[in-house]
Amino acid sequence: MDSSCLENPNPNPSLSNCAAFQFADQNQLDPSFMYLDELSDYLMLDYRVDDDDHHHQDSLSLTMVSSEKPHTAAGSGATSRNGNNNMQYRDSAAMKNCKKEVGHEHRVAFRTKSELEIMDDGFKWRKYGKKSVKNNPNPRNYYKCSSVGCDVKKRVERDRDDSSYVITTYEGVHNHDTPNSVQLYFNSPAQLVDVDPNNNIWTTLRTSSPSSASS
DNA sequence: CGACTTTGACCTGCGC
DNA sequence: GCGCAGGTCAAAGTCG
Repeated sequence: MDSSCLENPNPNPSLSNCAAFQFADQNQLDPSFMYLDELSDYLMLDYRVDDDDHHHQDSLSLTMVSSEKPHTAAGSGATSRNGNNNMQYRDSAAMKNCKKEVGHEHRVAFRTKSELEIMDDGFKWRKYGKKSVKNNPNPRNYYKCSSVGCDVKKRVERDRDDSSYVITTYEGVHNHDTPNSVQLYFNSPAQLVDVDPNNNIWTTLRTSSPSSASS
């Protein structure tokens, strides 16, 4: 990812201490991010913010999940972190839905630590459903892009085991302009990590600091 | 009054 | 075939 991504133009104060995720059409994707997107049927992005006496120690991890082995791959990335298999369950459901609908649609999931469930990603969303899911006391919310003719959907739910984390799943690609380009913006040091789909090995793709964030 | 949220009902797929 | 779980619909309610 280009270091120019590492500043946060998103004015949403709710994201001032973490990250702003902004999507637009694929043509505006940062090359490295496009690479990851092309590789994956299902992406799990884990962004953490540890604010300790104003010393931000942020990290971002991105795991790729192959649709061929959704349970194995999906379970390993999150399981190692939480010590359980809740991700396995979630990805299983996601893959089921993916196969049902179009078979190979863009799907990206973010796991963010935030008190707010709704993040300003540059698009306007309309809530169309809320559902309690099995093994999760927290309900799952369903959103559609409010733009006419755009069929992008978004699911938002809190992590079953750690409600301080919010899992946001985007489904589809916006077919309209957005105020901001498709990039991940950070206002603090971030780390993008990729996962080997075969070996489930997390490898660092880039580590950047705000001082290097210039266009 | 229009846009948005809420929420119960309904539909569909999957496992047994 | 049946039951369960997830996803969506749509009417009613809420808010600016």
